[in-house]
Order: sequence, then C-alpha cells, then structure tokens
Amino acid sequence: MNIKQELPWDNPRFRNWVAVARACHVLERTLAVKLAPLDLKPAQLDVLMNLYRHPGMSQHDLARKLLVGRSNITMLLPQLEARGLLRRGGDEKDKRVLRLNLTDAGEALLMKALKVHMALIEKAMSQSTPEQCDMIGEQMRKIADVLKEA
Amino acid sequence: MNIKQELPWDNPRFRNWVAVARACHVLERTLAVKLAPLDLKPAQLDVLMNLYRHPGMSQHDLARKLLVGRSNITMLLPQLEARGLLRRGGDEKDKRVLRLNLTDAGEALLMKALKVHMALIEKAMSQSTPEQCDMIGEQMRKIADVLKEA
DNA sequence: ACATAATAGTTCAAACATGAACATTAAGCA
DNA sequence: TGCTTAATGTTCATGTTTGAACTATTATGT
Repeated sequence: MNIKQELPWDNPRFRNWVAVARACHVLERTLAVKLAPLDLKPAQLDVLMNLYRHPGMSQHDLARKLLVGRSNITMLLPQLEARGLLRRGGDEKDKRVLRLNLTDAGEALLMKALKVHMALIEKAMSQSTPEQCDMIGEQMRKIADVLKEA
Repeated sequence: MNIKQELPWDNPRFRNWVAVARACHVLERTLAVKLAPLDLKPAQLDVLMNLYRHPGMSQHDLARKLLVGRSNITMLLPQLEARGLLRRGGDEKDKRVLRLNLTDAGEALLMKALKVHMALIEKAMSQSTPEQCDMIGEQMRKIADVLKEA
C-alpha cells in the first residue's frame, strides 16, 4: 500500500484550507505595511476597533475578543494610552476591572486606519461575487464555532 | 450626512473577511495545542511540510514559501537540525546556498504531525460541501495573487 | 579582468507574544 | 461573619519574529 495516496496534499479540504491560511497571512502582512504611516500595528488596530464597537469593555473581555492572553493586553494598552488614543478608568462597582474607552483622538485615528483596512479588504474580496462572499463568511463563522468547542 | 452609514461593519465584505481572519486565528491556536505533544510548533510544521514537498530547497526559497524573513529561517532551522529532523548541506555549484532535506526521523515526525493537522482541518472543513470547499480555496488563491501584486 | 551589483545566509538588538506566578478584589458558602 | 474559591489585571522570564547591518559568494557590465 502506497502511503502517498493518503497524503494531505491530495485532499481538497487540506489544500483549500492552506489557501485560506496563505490569504490571511498575505493580507495581514500587507495591512501592516499600509498601516505603518499611521504608526499603527494590526494588533493595535484590532484593539481600537473593538473599543469602538464595545465602549467600556474590560481588558479581560478585550482579550477574549482578540483571542489573546490577558497579559498581552496589559502590554499593549499602555502604548496606546500614552498616545492619548484611549482611557482606562476604574469601575466603581468592581474595583478589579478597568473600563476601556476610546478618546476623540483614538476615534479619529481609527477612522483613518479603517479606510486603509477597508480598501485592502475591498481589493481582496472584489474577486468574489456577493453570494460567494457571504457564503465564505458563513462557512468561516461555522468553523470558528466548531473549533472553539474543541 | 451620517458617517456611521459608511462604517466597515455595515459592509458584507468587511464582516465576512473578519470571519475568515478569526477562523484562521482559532485554527492556528488549536493546532498549536494539538501539536504540543509532538514538541512541534506550527511554524516548525510548516518547515517540515515544505521540505517534504520540495526536497533540496534553499533557505531563501523556504523563507519565501513561508512568507517570512530569511533571518527567521536562520533562527528556526538549528533547533530542527539539532533534533535530527533535517540536514543542511552546501551546494557545490553555489557555495552561498544551503540545500535542505528532511531526515528519516524528520519525515516520520512529519507524518505524525500531518495526522493531527489533517484531523483538525477535516473537522473545520466538514462544515462545507465539497463544492463550497473548492470555491473557498479558489477565491483564497485569487486573493493571495491579487495582494502579492500590491 | 576588474569593479560594481546582487544574492545567500548570519548576527544582533528590539519588538512582540506567551504562560505561569502573583496581588488585589469579589463571590460563594459554611 | 469568616473561609475558600474565582476573577481581574500585572509582572516577569522565556521564546519568537522582525529588519537592518554584516560576511561571503556569484553575476553583471565595461
């Protein structure tokens, strides 16, 4: 029996997922380059985006949204706070948590960064019809759900 | 005029791409956990996979395949070489390049790791029909191509 | 042939992410 | 109440990734 017949590269699911991973990687790297003029890293943009959508969230919530450890957030925020892009305020009910909010400057920078991000994604996804695009998003959400239960 | 109407979150392409990025992130993290018993990181698995498919490739070629800097490869390989998973041999025609090849032990470990990787991808992609799966792969390859020209 | 360019790989310092151990505060329960 | 457990955020040591400068080798052009 020939072991090569069972190699992953012969499996469409494998090859197609590799393509997904590559596309993600390329887009992430490209985004990093395009964000450089704003002195912003992709990870920092993720923070700003989440704070915009969920004002007052805690660092713990933010870490879970970003799929990173809490200590990562602790290391990430002081830079952004020092630049005046966000505020960390204590919660009165629970003295453990810090409530996070964008400042006006943070929101302004976010809007500029979103233009860059959006342009990149438009360029990438313009390859697909709206139906294909929605289908891709739907499948990917299923994948994330299925794996989080693992 | 209401600026919120132009927010990326209202744009299907944006929301769907975010789902792609999240799925990638989750799968990568899960893979790292599942590979831990083999004492292998996802980045190391990528190296082994590429050496298996392209025996004798140079470090430069490998770096380009992995979308990573050359110095990263330099830092990555000695660990794998010390574990006897691969060999680095000088090229006779060009004394600058090092030809990379898997050892038998490297190939054996790769096969074990591929089982883990494959199982994870099967689980993720089993959400989609074969047609959907192929379509996703096709779109993603287009995206990678389009962005590499940028 | 010779000078100049480009290429392959390495080194190094800085940035970044990670997980375990820790302090503080809150919640559950006897 | 008082004791135990859990949750939030920080610190720190470790390992990883990156890009710029460097060495050695090859290619190119005159």
